[in-house]
Amino acid sequence: MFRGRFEHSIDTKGRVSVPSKFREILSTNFDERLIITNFDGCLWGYPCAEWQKIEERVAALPQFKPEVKALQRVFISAATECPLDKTGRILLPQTLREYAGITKDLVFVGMTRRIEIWSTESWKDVFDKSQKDINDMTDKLAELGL
Amino acid sequence: MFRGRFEHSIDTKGRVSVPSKFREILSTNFDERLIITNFDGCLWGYPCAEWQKIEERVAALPQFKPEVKALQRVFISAATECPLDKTGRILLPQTLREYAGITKDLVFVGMTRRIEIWSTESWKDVFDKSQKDINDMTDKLAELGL
DNA sequence: CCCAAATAGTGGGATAAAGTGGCAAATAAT
DNA sequence: ATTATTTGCCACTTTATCCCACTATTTGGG
Repeated sequence: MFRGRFEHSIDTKGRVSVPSKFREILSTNFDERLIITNFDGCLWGYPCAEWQKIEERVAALPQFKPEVKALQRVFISAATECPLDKTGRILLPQTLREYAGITKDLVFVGMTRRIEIWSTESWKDVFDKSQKDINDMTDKLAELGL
Repeated sequence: MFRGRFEHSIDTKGRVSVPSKFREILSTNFDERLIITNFDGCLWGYPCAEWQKIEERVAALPQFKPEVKALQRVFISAATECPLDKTGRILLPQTLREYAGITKDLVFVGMTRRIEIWSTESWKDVFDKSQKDINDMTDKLAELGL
């Protein structure tokens, strides 16, 4: 599954290499496509097959509930299929780049069943904040059995 | 299980020998791979099989909970598979070295089911601090049954 | 107790792979 | 038909991986 953090940079056309470790996982377990969407100030990427499951689960929810509509408008609607080219790169659409504040340097973050893509600056902030959060939330984590 | 402390040093390429005592444990009980991640200003190393259990437990938690995301982003995402080469060395990825402030000298610390890797400087500080903490927290330790 | 052999840890060089930037062809738009 | 944008391809640079050599410490035997 997706592990590790990798700092890459996009070129002037908005293309970026997917880390080879991630590509390997895609080619052996899935196909050469990533679904990219936006959330939490960064981009979330899924193998195509995994994304379809999520999409279906959300589609099965009551369509008039505010929280369902909100999730669909933010999380589901942005999903973009990004095929890998021969050199292992994907093209990040401009809207997604803007959302995540990605101009040059970015970080690929392995999140087991999915990946996150952050601008390097945002990543630093989130990382520091998350680290503090974990130390503040040891009780909650203990409740989850950790 | 993992016991003892060992001072080693990394070379210019970021490679470091795993203490032979640790290697022995890996080869008899597990395989020749370590999963290295980051926490508390140092690196945490697990046998591959042990790590997978942790990873799966966290992956099974609700992915939109803030405390789960924080844990994933800091602790889970950094996990890197580091296979041992023929001479018993691992390559520490640059991101992890930077996190732990490791430039040359480091300490392998046996933590029974896992290992820790500290830069020698940080280790000194943490060791002293931990010694104080133990004395300040005797009540809490008693609560835990010690 | 000393010497030889084996093992552990460190360093360097050659080869391979990954990531990045730029060019050119192809497609789409005006 | 010309311009602009996208897509695929190639080449360069950096990083990782493999292989071999050297030193220091440990282990075992005489």
